[in-house]
Amino acid sequence: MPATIEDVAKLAEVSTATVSRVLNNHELVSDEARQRVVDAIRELDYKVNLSARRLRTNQTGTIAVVIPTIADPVINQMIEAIEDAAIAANYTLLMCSTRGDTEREEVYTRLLTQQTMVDGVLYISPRAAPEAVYKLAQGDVPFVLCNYRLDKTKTPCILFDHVSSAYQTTHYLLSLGHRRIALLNLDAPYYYPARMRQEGFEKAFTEFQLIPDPALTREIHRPTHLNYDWRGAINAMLDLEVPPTAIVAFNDEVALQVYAVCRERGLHIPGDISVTGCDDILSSRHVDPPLTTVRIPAHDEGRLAMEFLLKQIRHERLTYGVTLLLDVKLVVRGSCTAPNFENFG
Amino acid sequence: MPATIEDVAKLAEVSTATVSRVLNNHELVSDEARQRVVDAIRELDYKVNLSARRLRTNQTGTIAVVIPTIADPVINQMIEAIEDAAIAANYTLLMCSTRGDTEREEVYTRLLTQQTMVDGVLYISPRAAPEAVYKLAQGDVPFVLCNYRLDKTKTPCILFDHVSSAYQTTHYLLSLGHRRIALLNLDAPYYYPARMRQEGFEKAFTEFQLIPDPALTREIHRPTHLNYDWRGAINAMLDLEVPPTAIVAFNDEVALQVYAVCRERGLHIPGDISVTGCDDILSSRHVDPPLTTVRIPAHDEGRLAMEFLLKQIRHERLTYGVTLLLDVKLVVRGSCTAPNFENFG
DNA sequence: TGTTCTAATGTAAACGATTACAGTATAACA
DNA sequence: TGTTATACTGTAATCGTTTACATTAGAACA
Repeated sequence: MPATIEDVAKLAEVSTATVSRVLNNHELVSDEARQRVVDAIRELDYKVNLSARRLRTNQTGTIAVVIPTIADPVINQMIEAIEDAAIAANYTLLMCSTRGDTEREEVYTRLLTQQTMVDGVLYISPRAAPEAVYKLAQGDVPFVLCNYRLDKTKTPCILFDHVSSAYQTTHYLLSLGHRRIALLNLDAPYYYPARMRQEGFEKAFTEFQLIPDPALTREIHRPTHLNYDWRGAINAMLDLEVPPTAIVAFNDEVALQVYAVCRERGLHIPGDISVTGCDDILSSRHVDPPLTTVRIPAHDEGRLAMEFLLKQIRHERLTYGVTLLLDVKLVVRGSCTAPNFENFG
Repeated sequence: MPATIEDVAKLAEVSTATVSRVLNNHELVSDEARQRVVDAIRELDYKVNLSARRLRTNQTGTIAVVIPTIADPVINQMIEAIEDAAIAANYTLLMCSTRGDTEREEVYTRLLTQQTMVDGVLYISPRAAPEAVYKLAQGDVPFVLCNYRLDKTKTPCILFDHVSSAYQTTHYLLSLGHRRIALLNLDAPYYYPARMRQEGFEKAFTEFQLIPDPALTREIHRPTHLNYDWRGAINAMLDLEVPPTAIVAFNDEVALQVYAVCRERGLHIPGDISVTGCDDILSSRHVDPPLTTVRIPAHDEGRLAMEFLLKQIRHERLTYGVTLLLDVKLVVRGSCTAPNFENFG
């Protein structure tokens, strides 16, 4: 049987109250008593029983992070920032990855709404908000939503400005002289950032007083857990009678798939076709040619999300009901150039 | 104030014991009473208070997963398997990523050894076992170690057989006729699987009654959190007076860096130089040429680690003190061919 | 009718901390 | 010397469950 606070109290010849005061760094303990307690703790190898403390204080020191998948560089970055912030604030992280599975979402929602499971929930969900999100947002556990917007509620939301990301890449390509620009997107109604990208894409065209060719916008529908058929979409695009001279890819990984398909078809980037990505993952710098992409502040998003959550937990309500849009920045590298009109119609 | 079991008991006109029995699916409750309790729970939106339950039962339903980093495909796969197993067994996951930071290791060790923080710890540590590992292994929290071996203790360990992985790739290259084969490895004394690879590499040479040229073995030393200078090592290798005709890369990501460097230098794979990887990550299939690599059962390792841990938690001591070596399998694709002696001396 | 058995339920004691409140000793001061 | 303030310490209630044990009611049986 491990030692309890009572054992420590006995050995140190003080009351449990004094031991507790030492444990929690309260002021009013004499140096002499404190020393005896510290010695007794070491002697008995006493460890506080967290369940008892939690029951008494009604706090868990734990925060849940709900993510769609762990195998994603942007989410990885966010989690790193979240963990840093958690450690700094003396919190611990409960990991819940749903992998787009409704059943798992339900399981986790049920768990997280139990009393004293966690002090707060950080939900990263670029997908259309599932039931689970609404349930949690309305529950009494502090809650912050990332990568999705929940209007008409007081739920704090943080998003990357993907209207801007698509706008910037598209605008850049239009400036280079491209007109037949393809957009490789995810299912917009289903996937929130995809909707934003669509909007940014169109906005850039509008600014040039142009209208994008609908045949050049391709959406991948309701994928199950990262198994998208991008290659099919890319090939279909290049098979068009008048193929695009540039492709705005959903993100860097998709852009790299464009690279692969182009290589197979003997197309040269950027000579034959220009490509842009999004996210600025590590390898986008090292591919040939280096990928022109958009840098998103994943680390900041994680940090800020945690900040929001902690404020809620501490009842500093200042930031409540906020939607925060994070700036993104075009990174020009070598995957785009002016269109070569000899190649294509 | 949220409802307690007592509120439910009152509303259902039964005792708290009966409510508890319903909550925990005990047999001896009449259908009639059960129904009243269920109704009362719904009526009051009652949620069990986990801290109280944990205090009483002395169980947390939580398992800690300690990892060096979250941004690694193999670890991602393992975690997915671990989470699946955890959900199936009604456990929840506490995430602790150390990122090779000793201070963080200490923080987490201190946290995890507190009473009723977690029911068990799953430690994934390919690095030389830090103090933290020993402390936890000897503590009284059930413990399983992955990717490292702890001899002379009863700690269950699970590892990929990287002696075999290096052996298989090297043997394959030797069979193709290569003799100047380079090994791009991590710091062996420091990084356990690197030691195993070294051994497998040499074993293959021995079998061919050959001795590897020490100039062709390159170790990257004590990296801080994934910031390895592989490109430097690769270039140094290719700058040798008599460069290698084949490279056994530490893993697929390193192999892909070899691809990049070779492309820059105008070297053709496999014509000018053969390359092998390890881990069989997703993109190794889609690069050009497809990478010859070794498939490791990351998913199985995660599942088994969890199995070991649960057995310990349930005091089924059968598997205690086991070291498990998981088989790996060479996957031949297009990145290797017989050496071209016209190119190199 | 009395006895025994069984199923269902209730009573109350834990589990191990925190903390409001009460108490005590000493110092300071008049 | 008595009063009061100060600094420390202790007592005991409390958090919300689970569960060993006691109790009750009814059925079965002699």
